[in-house]
Amino acid sequence: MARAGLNAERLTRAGAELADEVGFAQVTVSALARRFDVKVASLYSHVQNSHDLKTRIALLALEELADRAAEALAGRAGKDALTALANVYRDYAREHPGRYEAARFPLDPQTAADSAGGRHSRLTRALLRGYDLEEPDRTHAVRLLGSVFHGYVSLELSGAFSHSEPDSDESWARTLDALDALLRGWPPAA
Amino acid sequence: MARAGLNAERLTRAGAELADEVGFAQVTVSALARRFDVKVASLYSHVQNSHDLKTRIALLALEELADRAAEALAGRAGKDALTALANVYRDYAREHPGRYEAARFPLDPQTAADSAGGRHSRLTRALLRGYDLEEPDRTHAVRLLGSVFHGYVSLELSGAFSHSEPDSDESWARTLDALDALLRGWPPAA
DNA sequence: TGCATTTGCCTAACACCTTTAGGCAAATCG
DNA sequence: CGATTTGCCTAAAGGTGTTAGGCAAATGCA
Repeated sequence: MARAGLNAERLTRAGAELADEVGFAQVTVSALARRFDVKVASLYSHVQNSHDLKTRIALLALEELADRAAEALAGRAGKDALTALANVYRDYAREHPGRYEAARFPLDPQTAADSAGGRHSRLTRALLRGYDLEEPDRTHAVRLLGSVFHGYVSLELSGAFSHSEPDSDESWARTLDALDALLRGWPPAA
Repeated sequence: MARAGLNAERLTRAGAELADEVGFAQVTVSALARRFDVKVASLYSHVQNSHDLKTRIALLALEELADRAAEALAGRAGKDALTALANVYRDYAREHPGRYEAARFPLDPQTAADSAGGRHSRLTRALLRGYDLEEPDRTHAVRLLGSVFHGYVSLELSGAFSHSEPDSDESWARTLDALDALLRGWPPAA
């Protein structure tokens, strides 16, 4: 019987594609086995279990996102950098909705520490070099930016902005204007 | 054989409690049947299927949230109102993490239209009465506020802010300061 | 090249979840 | 108080997750 040539990486990539097609929650060991025309049990030589598979997809998504973010920030500063980074998240979520969901998969502390998650916060922190913020305001701003990026993208993806005027693109542009203004004139504690 | 007195509402409430205990994704018809000490098939007289059950829990969460939001905004304006509304979402998510997840369950368009979702945007819009914004900026601001509230709360809930200084409470306070400042001096389009 | 070992996928089996069909007894109504 | 409705049950089928053990293809070594 010919071998299918499975391995953890191919399974992870196929799982990511499957996630983009049918949603991360619908990524299942069975569905993946069907995709490779292989029996379900065969996958268990390559991934420990369903949770392990999902973790691998999550890690893949986090790395792809961090790679894009790093590339987007290279050579940019100020609002230019802010826009570029923000669009990395938004575009990735629209191109790869399943992977974007996967990036939100809860990781156990050790796995999270070894993931590309740290790169994300370092990159956001780097973006703030273009603005005049000292600690701890810099950290507050990192958290605020992360919240807006994630919040906007995830609400938009769920369709929250798609059935009313004005167009979501416009709100996104004005949101970035607003964040830029906010970072340039970061208010003191009330 | 004594009857258990099941009905859709009791199942929905129990499902919401179960969600808070074990996570919305783990809410299952079987688990709910165990909780009522009843056979699984019995639940199918009261809810159509698993998806229907989850939808009902989602609608319950959306209503509870809207009720709290309405109460929080009554008699408040400006930053006072902003803080009150923001804390409604944050506190609800921390008290009822499973219900908060449920509120993000994707609803079909008709169900969404009939849900308390509309109240949420109307309430946020009402909050903006305390600031000087004309359309379409008011809508952009509604979307931005929704993004920050949801984004912050969901990142915090997933533990993103819990393993670093400063304390998340402090970032939350400064985030609200920042939003208030932003709304008071909303920048023109770049 | 030929044999031993490793590796990869398979069958079998069990557990749990979802859903439908049909039955009996409790509750309700005339 | 009998007829009807209602509520929970048993039974059964199909899907997913996971483990154990087997056979054959690939690989490594003499």
